[in-house]
Amino acid sequence: MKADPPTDPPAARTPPARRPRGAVREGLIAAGVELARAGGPDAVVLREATRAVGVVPNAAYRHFADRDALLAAVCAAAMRELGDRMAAEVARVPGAYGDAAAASGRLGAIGTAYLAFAREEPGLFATAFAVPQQHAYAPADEGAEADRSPLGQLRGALDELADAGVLDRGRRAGIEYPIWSAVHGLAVLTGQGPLRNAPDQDRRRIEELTLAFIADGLA
Amino acid sequence: MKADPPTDPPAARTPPARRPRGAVREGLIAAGVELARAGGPDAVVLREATRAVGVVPNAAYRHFADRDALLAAVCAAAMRELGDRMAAEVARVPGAYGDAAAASGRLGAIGTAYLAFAREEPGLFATAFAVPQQHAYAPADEGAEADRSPLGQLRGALDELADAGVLDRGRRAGIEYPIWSAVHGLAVLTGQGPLRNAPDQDRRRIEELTLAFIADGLA
DNA sequence: GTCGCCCGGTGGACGCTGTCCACATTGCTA
DNA sequence: TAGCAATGTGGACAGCGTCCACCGGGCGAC
Repeated sequence: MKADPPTDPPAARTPPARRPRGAVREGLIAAGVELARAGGPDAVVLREATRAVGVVPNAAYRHFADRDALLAAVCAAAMRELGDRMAAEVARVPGAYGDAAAASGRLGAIGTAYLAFAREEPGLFATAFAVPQQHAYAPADEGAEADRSPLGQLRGALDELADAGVLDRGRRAGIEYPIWSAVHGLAVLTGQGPLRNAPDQDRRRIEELTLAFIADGLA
Repeated sequence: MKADPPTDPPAARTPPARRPRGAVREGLIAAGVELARAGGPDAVVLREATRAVGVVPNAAYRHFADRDALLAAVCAAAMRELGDRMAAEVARVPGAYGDAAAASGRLGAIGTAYLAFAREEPGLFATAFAVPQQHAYAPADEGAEADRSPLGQLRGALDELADAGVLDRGRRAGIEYPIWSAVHGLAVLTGQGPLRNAPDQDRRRIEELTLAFIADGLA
């Protein structure tokens, strides 16, 4: 039907600029992370990410099943960044493993880093916990030795606290969940929730109250 | 230019079916609530709400500045529903004001109702706390006598607990925030967060641990 | 009682999004 | 070296939020 004009060379299409293997995938995730940083999970727009990478929208579908799959990867990256921040803060606390003061300091560092991340990177924080219902990344390596996940690090700090004798062994079991809940709830309520517009002074006081409440629960 | 065919009566447009005053606005909010119930804040789609009301999409702009304004109204309604559920559950606890056991029971009812709402209405729960950055509804009537907001009710229960002598007066100030944080964090983590896929048994145990942790902090 | 305004509806359009299909080209592999 | 999978392109579609122009009817001012 459609007679190709012979004057049109078949290679008229733009030559696809070949990139090193996996570069587009990594680039899409990186671009998505920046979008999430600026505007939370809803700002992770597939077409915008492909634009940042310099590729046509459909190219994304060679690397992700759909937008939610990309978002899941971005969420995982955000969660990793949170874990890294916490690990870095914990590493700054001096003192040998098992020293009571150091152990307490490390637990505090974990909570502080968590809250600082939520405050300084609200978009990434929200994204880290906004994993789409499908595509949930596997928490398979939970038993891994060096667990850099927030929960893993919290568990490590509590184990040390128990080893140091600060935390009663009988109270250790499962206590990471109330603590995590309290810190996470605090971060959410003051970050994106109803308390988000509270003046800084009030927010700080609420933070102190909550951390003191947790410390009380460990004594 | 365009010669109007004289056979076309000028009243060819469909006669706008007039509705009672404010009906469309209320209908849009109600439709939005149902959408939110089924799919969370992202599911509150303006066009879909107008469809449910039986009106053209643009009609929504006579009642709301934009989609976010509609969403804000839906969020407020969701928050009200949460408050109503809590109040209903609290009202079921027998015992006069100031009775120690009754006061403890009422605080427990508040927490339980909060968690039950998050579990049974995940969409509405998420929506209640997803108020868009602009259009934040005014928390102006905070000092109102009958404060049915979740925080207001929590404060009431804690005041009663203090009046009943169960809670040290010295520890009363600001303790609503750690408690709210813990319960809210628990609801979020087990509802939409990383703990959402935990088996029911584990979830229940985590819930018990957290509530016990809070109870400990009051003793 | 009539006029005029504005409230609240309609129709149509635009740009943006996610997603699907068909096709082209490259580079590894058999 | 032939072929095939991987990975890019172009074009299209429906649905979304939003803007503009129009318009009819109810209500208050005169």
